[in-house]
Amino acid sequence: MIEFDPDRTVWAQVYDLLRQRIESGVYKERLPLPSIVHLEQELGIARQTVRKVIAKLADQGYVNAIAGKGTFVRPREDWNASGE
Amino acid sequence: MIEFDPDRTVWAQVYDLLRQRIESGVYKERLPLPSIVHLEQELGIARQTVRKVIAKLADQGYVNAIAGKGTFVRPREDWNASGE
DNA sequence: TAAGATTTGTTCGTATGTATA
DNA sequence: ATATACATACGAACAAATCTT
Repeated sequence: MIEFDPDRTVWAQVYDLLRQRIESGVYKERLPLPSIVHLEQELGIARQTVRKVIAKLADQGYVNAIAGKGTFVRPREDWNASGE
Repeated sequence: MIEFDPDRTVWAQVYDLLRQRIESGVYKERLPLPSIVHLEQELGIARQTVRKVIAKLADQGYVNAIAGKGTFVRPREDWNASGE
């Protein structure tokens, strides 16, 4: 389980965590992230909060969610690291 | 169709219903339950809710789900009726 | 061998209600 | 009132195992 900073929102902290895992290669390009259910349990947070994070990661070009299949890490050139 | 008590969760009520059917012999030992799709339609509830109930029944030793075959009622001595 | 149907298993998507700050 | 967060529940698509034709 993870300890969250009570002074920041959970979703912002999870966003940073998952972005780091992508950028550092823990989650590899073109492969799926752990499922939403898995992340819920690993992080001890609600489904909607996980989805909020994934929506933002998708918006930033990090991942691509496909219904019924999974959420895949997009190739590095699609990432939009800075606020660009 | 079944009328659910709005003050209890659907899955808890369906769990009680199916457990009763098993314990009373409506669903017989070593034989398969109606399929998930059948239960969805009979009870008018979502697939995931049925699956949540079956997962709990399996956890309590009442049934054994086998992919591609069905969900079978386990012999009585395997049941874990009380909180034991 | 191949194709199709049935069944359980897994996944993302959406909506509602509740509680809290 | 708004944003955050959790729990429940429904919807839809995809996949794999099993069985039959």
